[in-house]
Amino acid sequence: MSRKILVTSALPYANGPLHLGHIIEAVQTDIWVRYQKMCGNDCLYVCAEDTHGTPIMIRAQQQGQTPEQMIAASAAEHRADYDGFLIGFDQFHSTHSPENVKLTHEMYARLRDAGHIARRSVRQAYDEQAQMFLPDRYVRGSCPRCKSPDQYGDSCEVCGATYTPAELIDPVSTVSSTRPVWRESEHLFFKLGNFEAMLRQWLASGSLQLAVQAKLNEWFETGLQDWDISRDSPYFGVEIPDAPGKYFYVWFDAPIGYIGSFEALRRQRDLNFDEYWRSESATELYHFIGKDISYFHTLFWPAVLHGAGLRRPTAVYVHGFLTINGQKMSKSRGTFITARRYLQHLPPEPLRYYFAAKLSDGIEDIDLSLDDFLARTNSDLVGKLVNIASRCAGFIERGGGRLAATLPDPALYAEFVAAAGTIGALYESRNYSAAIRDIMALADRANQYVDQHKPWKLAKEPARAAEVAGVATQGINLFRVLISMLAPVLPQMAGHAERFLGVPLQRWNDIETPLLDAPLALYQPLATRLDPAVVAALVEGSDAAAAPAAKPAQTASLPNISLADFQKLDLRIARVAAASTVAGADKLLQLTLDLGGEQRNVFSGIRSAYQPEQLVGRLVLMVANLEPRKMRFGISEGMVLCASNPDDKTGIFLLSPDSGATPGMKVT
RNA sequence: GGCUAGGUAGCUCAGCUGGUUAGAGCGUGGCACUCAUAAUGCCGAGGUCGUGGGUUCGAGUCCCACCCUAGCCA
Repeated sequence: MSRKILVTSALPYANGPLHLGHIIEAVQTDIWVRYQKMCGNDCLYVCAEDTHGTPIMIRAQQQGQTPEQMIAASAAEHRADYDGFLIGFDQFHSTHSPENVKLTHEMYARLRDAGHIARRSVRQAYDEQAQMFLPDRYVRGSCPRCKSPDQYGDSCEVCGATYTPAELIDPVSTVSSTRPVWRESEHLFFKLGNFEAMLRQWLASGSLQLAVQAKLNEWFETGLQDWDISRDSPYFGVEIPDAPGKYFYVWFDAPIGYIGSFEALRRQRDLNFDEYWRSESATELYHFIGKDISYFHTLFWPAVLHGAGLRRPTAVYVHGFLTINGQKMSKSRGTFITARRYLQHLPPEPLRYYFAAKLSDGIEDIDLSLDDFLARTNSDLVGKLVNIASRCAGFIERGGGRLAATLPDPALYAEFVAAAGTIGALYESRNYSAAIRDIMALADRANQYVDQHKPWKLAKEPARAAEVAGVATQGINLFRVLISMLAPVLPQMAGHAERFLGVPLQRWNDIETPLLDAPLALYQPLATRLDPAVVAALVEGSDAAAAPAAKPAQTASLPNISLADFQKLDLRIARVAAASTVAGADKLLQLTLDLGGEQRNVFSGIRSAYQPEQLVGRLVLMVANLEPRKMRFGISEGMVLCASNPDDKTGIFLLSPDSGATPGMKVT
């Protein structure tokens, strides 16, 4: 029976770029979701931009833009980065959305009506010049205990003392550099203590990892305190309906963003809200988060949901932090690697694989050791996994391009298929590292199998061609099982393997039937080795240092592509056999291109730069396998390559090969 | 400071409720092979399991203390 599941990753905050710490969480979640989908479960994955709060407001001011502009730009960047890492959200929304405002209002009203909201006055630092109340972090001064200067208003980084901004010696507002005054203001509180019994019971239901449970117990012992959920104007956020001039604290409406994102998806797909969110819902709900925000997700969030008459999470899955070469990510050390920076250097899948190889169901920190990353991905992915397909493909191709009709060693195949059961369970329980270990052990066995049967020796005896085909077919089938099991981790490579194998790899159970007596496409490399110099460049010089040199958006570079991606392009040299203007199209020229035996009709938008007669006879570069496109004037069967600036105003320049090239030559 | 997690071969990590010679991958040394992106296969070297005590017939595995690392303290 298919399960109904809703999954979330933590919402990225709109005041900075994504770094690899965000990515490891998204990858962990995405792998889990892809596995669920492969199993045929009805699994939805939602996320959203977290957009409210003082830091956003202040940063927007500093940048001379509105918060709305800033969060829109940030969301676009975040989405591009997630896309670059192949994160397959069903919905990526925003907490600054009508859905979220409405839900926040509704949930607040329910909590208030049920008696879970209290009001009382709070004394807080106030910046008279900026005319705003100051969060603790925006007041700095000397630590009251150890006297260290320039410490945050909540705790001292030198001696670790915690205190309130009022206790600081010589406090200063970081907004205006003036000395804050102390003002009273009425705040709204969520009475968390009302939910202690419920939370204890929820905790006992096994929804949390042991380490998180232990932490929660600690919090219970300290006592659950009321949670301040309001902030005074000016604040960028959701205004509180019955408290004019006051706004919900960002952490109140942020998790509601999970529901808001779902709500946006619900409208597109006509889903049933109650089925997912009503209090007795049987739908599974999982939140993947980092351990730093477990407090919000294991105490406040279940309590808020419950208090508002909605269901609680089935489980909250907490992971540890990412370190780089054993050290905390740090801008000064150059180990603060943004998602963008990574993608400018390397393809996403090796990192997805490496993260998978290290992730478990625990909350320990995960180290990205760059040397290990390089060795591991090159050896596992290229040396072992892809090698199986690569070494077997040639035998099939030389034997006619078709897989044999039977497997010589069905028992071995059955072992691989049987392993998919335990490996699936490891994905389900987020023990990806164990899953990867098992898969790679199988990859070793597949290579051993080929090695033992030595098809290259058999191939020397024409009479044994059937045996050769058998061994290669066995190898290809073992590879198919492996890449299918890795599809949640390596969706792109799985896609390429689908083309090679000629069958989809979308369902976990499809591998139960071996692939026999079927045509195999020409093998093309599924992965290439990483260059040590490129990997090392990830940390040489921080992003901060690189930023000033960055060019304007005009030449913003795209994420790296793999060699395999590039090789999908069929670039050819072509001779312009004929060229003419197109009636009714003042930008187009119609070209007849000679590919050395084959002629293609291509429409090209270069009329502003070239006269037809200039072109006849010259050589150009063309994309020969571009999907034919039907235009008003006919069908365009390719594209010629030109250089230009984005606006075309500085000219369009056709590319041509050095002399000696002839029509039909492949460009690589 | 309090709490939590972790400290196992050069590197990254497994080691379930304590039980014979502590495991894997990578790297490294040797051999073989040449189908495969110098890929693959076989053999080997490498560890006083953070330190010091203790419990036990027997402890990476339990207890205590200490050292180191990371995180949390709303």
